[in-house]
Amino acid sequence: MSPIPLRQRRKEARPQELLDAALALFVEKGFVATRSEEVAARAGVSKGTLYLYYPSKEELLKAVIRQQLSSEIAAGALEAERYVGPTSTLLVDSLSRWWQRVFDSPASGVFKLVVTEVRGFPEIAEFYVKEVIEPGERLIGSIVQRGIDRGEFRPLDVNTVVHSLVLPMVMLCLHKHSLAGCPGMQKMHLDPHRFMRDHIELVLQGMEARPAAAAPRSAAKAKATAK
Amino acid sequence: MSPIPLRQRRKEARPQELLDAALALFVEKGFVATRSEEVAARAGVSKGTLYLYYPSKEELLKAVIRQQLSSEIAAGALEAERYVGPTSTLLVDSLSRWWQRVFDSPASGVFKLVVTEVRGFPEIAEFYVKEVIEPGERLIGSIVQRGIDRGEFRPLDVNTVVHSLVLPMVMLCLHKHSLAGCPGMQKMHLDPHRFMRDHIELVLQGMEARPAAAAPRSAAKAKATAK
Amino acid sequence: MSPIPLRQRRKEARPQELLDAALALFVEKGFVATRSEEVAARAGVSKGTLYLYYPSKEELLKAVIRQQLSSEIAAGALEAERYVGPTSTLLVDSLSRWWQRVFDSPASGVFKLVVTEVRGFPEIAEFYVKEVIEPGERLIGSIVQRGIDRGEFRPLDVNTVVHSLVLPMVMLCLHKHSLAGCPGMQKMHLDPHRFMRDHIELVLQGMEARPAAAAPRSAAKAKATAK
Amino acid sequence: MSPIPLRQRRKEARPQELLDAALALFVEKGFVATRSEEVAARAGVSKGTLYLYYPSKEELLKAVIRQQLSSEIAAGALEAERYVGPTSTLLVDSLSRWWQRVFDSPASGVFKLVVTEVRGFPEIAEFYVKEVIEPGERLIGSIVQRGIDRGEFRPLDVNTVVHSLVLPMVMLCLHKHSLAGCPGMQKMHLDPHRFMRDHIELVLQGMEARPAAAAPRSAAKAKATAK
DNA sequence: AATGAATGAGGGTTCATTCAT
DNA sequence: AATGAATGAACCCTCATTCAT
Repeated sequence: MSPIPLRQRRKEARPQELLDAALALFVEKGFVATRSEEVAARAGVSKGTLYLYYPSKEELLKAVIRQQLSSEIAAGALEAERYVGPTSTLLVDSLSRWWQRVFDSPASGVFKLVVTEVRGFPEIAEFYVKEVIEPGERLIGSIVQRGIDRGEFRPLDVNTVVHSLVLPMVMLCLHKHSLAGCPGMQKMHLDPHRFMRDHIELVLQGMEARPAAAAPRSAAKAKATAK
Repeated sequence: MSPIPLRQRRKEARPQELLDAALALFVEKGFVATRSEEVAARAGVSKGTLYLYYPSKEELLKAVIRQQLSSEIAAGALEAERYVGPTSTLLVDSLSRWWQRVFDSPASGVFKLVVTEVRGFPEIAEFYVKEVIEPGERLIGSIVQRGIDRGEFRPLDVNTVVHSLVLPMVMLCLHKHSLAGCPGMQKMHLDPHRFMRDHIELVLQGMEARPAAAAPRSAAKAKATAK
Repeated sequence: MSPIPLRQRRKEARPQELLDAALALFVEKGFVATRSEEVAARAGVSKGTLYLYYPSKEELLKAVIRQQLSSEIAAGALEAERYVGPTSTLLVDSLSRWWQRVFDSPASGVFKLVVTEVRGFPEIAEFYVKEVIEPGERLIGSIVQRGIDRGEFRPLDVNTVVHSLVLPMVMLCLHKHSLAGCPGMQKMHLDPHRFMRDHIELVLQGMEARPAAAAPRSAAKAKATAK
Repeated sequence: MSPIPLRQRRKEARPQELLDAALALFVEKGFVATRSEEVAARAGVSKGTLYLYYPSKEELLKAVIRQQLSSEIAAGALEAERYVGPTSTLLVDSLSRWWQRVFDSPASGVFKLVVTEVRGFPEIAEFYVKEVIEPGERLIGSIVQRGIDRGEFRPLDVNTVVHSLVLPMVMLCLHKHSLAGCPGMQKMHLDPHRFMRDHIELVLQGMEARPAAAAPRSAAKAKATAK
């Protein structure tokens, strides 16, 4: 029935199996603390086999990050183009969809991996900035700009808004794989999906174009300026 | 004037010098990748001396985190008490002051340390939750609650607001010690202090009690519910 | 014309191709430092095939040495028999012909191989002594003896003369595959073939039967005895 | 009594102990086949200690060769200068003294080490040529030249003579550490010291200035030229 | 017969920790 | 108290050998 021999099929599946195993372990225990043999074992192969596919542990790390970023980011080319509804909806949709895909998947671990390991791999930093941060900022930024252009949002600094929206999301991914991953910490009283909805809405409220900016805002400004 | 001999003074300063050195190195290179001899060297002592003060590298890590948490980060026991002005000002003040103290100091590194290393030390996780997260949430939460009670803020979920405010701050600390710490990444176009001001103001706007701001919000909700 | 299919011919040539590849690599990089896969690759087959012909790397080494010793080096069963001319000519001829065959061929490498690897394989040592050293010494020794018997040479210790003649030849083979094989050492100012001619002639001069040559010899002897 | 603490004394002796152990093992088993732990064990220390003194096995090898060559060669700066006796005696003396020092000492092993390992370390080749071959050739060569200049020797090619004299000596060193080092090979019927005396004398005879070069020589020449 | 994917023992090197000085 | 030489467990990686295809 199957014309492809088993050996062959395994060989093609190996790289992905190894990447999956490596991602999980690197995120859980850290790159340095993970033994290459553990990665191999989790992928169901022996130590030596790992090195048939990746020439070193470092290259494996890079491959893990590259692959996750590529697959996630490629999927981020949203259909923001010819969308016609209100921008707030577009923003909520875009962020929600991305959040759905990322948070509950192993992909959320890459953020921890990057935060944890980039200092040792400047090339990863460059790659990450080029492949994730910049496209992501451009995408969300363009939506925000659209809202401003159409008079739906106040004329805010786009860069600020993008980060106000996105940083908590990233932070939640990190949290998931650090504190929330500790034994005895399950009770964490913050449902990520609910929080994201509420957070986005809160920021959207703050962006809304309105007749008059009232007291609280000037108070904040006064304070900041007084400095 | 000083009757205490230099040797004596050095001796008493040792633990702190070791903790400082350890914090810097653990944050920069990671706990596992830092050699205990490096820590000793940076503190100006020899390998052996380190073990006179801390029985193991792990204990040193715990001491580093404990000390930083106790001293800087949790030092938010603010004078929020008998304050009488507008809540937004109180909130801006509290967060700004904490931010000033933490971001530019080595204390900002502890966040990275915790994210990076807690998985291996559940006791640190517990300690961190009790000493930092809970007091911090209580403090900011109580201020937010005060705003709601006094009708200055909309009746929002306090927990959400606290996280919307705080998570980007923590994320910025992590960023400082990961991507932003990489060579060739200095141009990162986000001034942390300016961003924090703008971010807080943006969220405050979203919290503001106002007559009508129905449209965007219901749009978002409609979408979310439609799912 | 050739009724034997290519596959068949290749198959029969395999052992020789493998031995050639192994000899070259063992001589160049040493036995331990040569990977069996390299040998296979150089012979144009895969790793697995090598093991179809030789049960282990060690056996391959032994086969390499055995084959070379049998075929080239020990092929000195010269036609020294019914020769009638002057012994010096016979000696020069015999040594020159052997030198021609050995030095410029891969066979010269076996000397390096033996020097380098015998310690680990006493059986090879025994084989080498029986197949190469003893026949070689017997052959050259018998020629020298003939010269002495016929009054052409002084009555010298045959064993000494044989080694005086032969050791530099072997040493030059070793040199070819060690120092002279290094990059940037090509300029080595010693033409092996010219040296051999001159060397043999020099020694022959020393062997020549002559009326009186007392002075230098007795000086040397005196000194050595004085010790 | 001893003001130097034991630790200190050991520390200063270590490098030499390690070099001695390494020389012996590298010569006996080859560089690659020697485990660094074996070297350490033979020097009476643990694996880790070896790396306190030499950063890698390769550097250890280089140090071994460098040290042996330096110490032996430095001692070769003979008092050939204002010597007044017959050149043959000078030559016999120089070579004999060098031979005494080298053959029976571990230094003889360096020749095997160089032959065996240079291909992998071109820098060693360069070093060896500069520090051993060239000074050695210059030294022996200058003595031979003196003999020719003073009419004691025939006008021979100095380079040839030097190699005719020296190559068998080196080859004997190699032999000592290869074939002769094999179990069951003790009967080797060649006493190195006696052979050297006889060999030098034989060559000296061939170098001697004499009225007429007789038949054998022209026979050899005729043959060689006939080619 | 031939292949090359897979294995796992083995060896170089690092580094937390100890302890004689 | 302070030092730093010494240790040896641990880990990355290689490669001879096997065996399913």
